Amino acid sequence: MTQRMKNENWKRTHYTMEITPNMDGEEVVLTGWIKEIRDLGGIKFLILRDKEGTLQITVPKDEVDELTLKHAESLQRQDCVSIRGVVKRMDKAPRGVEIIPKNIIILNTAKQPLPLDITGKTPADIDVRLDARVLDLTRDENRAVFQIRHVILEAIRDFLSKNGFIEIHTPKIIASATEGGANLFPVMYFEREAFLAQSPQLYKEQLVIDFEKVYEIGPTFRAEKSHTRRHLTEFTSIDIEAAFATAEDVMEIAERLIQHVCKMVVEKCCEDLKTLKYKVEVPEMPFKRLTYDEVINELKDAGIKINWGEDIPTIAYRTLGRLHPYFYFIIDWPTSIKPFYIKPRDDKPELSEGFDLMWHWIEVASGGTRIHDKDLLIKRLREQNLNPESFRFHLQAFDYGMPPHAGWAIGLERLVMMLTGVRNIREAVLFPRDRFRLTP
RNA sequence: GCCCUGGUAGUAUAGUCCGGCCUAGUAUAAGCGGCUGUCGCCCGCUAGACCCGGGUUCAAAUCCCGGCCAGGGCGCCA
Repeated sequence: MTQRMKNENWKRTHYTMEITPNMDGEEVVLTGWIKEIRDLGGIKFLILRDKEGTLQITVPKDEVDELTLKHAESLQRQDCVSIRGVVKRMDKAPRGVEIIPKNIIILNTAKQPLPLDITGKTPADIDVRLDARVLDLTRDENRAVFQIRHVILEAIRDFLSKNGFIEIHTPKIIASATEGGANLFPVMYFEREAFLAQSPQLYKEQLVIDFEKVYEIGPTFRAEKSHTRRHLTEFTSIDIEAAFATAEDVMEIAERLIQHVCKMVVEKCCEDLKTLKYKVEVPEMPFKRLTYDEVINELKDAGIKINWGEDIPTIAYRTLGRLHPYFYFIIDWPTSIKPFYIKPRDDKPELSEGFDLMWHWIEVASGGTRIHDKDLLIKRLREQNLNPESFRFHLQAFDYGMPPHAGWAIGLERLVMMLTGVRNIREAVLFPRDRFRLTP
């Protein structure tokens, strides 16, 4: 045996979940972390966790050698170990199988007491949990959220790719505001001031000239002082843009995508959903389409008065969410409350071809047909008190055959909330950034 | 930018309204000891806290003021 091999005698042969009762008698090496310890005196049970699951390590104290016993006795929660041992079929053990250790290598120890209870018997506050996020994520229900998030992203990429979209990445350091407004984070870019991108909007629109159908999944930054369970200052936006498409075309893509994502999560994340005690329903298509006018009338009947042309306040959305559970679109928004790039309707310019996709009372996506006529775009910029000169590079694209196009953006973390049942958006991000949190 | 609520051991809480019975209770985690089939194991023991500063009062965890920190909501948005 070479020195190198000797040093690697901790290397695993199996994951915990690969160990089955019919491997009785086989010698295996497992690596992971000590999740629980139950010492009954003459016998000690250790629960080993790895990325796949858990397995019981049973230490009958008069049957293991002195050194192994010494190591077993010193173990504490969250210690990192490699355990060589023999598989034993045992009906009384979880999953009918356990490991009798022959050798325990302590790869690293954990400082006690831990800053939060990893068993979940005494649940910690979100603030304490996020301060010790790595430890917090050792809990199955917290990791399950990110297993599902992974499947969501996989499903989105799969769906969009199969539908002819190409994944792009646009700059996150930008020279000026993409949509106006003051809610950008300034950064020093050498001797100049720059900003963190609040949206890939302008870039993705320009790129439809070259690629026709593009999508981006990437970080976006909003310097909004929101302090709610559904806002972050850094979140992941799923953006699409398609040439020769209208709002209705991209709404169909959105509902088909949502349905596909729900299906994949239901199919692939059965265990994780069980861990989270949450049920995902695959929505029926097509989703309801409510016009802005219908919405304000419904709200009027419910006792909430909204003047035509006003935006819909949160309280009204909560009421609307009760009237229309699950997914629905709101269409035909007044042009005046939509961003400058949203196309006004040809027949009624006071209405726009913008839409929002709602889930209960939460806005999940917004999008619409875009203006592809340069003069109209400049007119709309001026109407929203934006300076066309600041948009020079964007407007330039409209000189080179900008096709009619449409697109939308979905907030990934809100989608994760929907498909995991977590009630705080911070639970849907590994290391969330909000108005007050910049660490870890 | 505005509004509301809170801060008690490593964690989570009781006590705060109506100051004295708090020498601050409980659970869990931690340390020590015991227990051979646990699976939120069990039992005993030990140690551990009133966010900071000021004020009121005979007396403050409790009331008041300021600060810091945290949670939630509004507006805005995904």
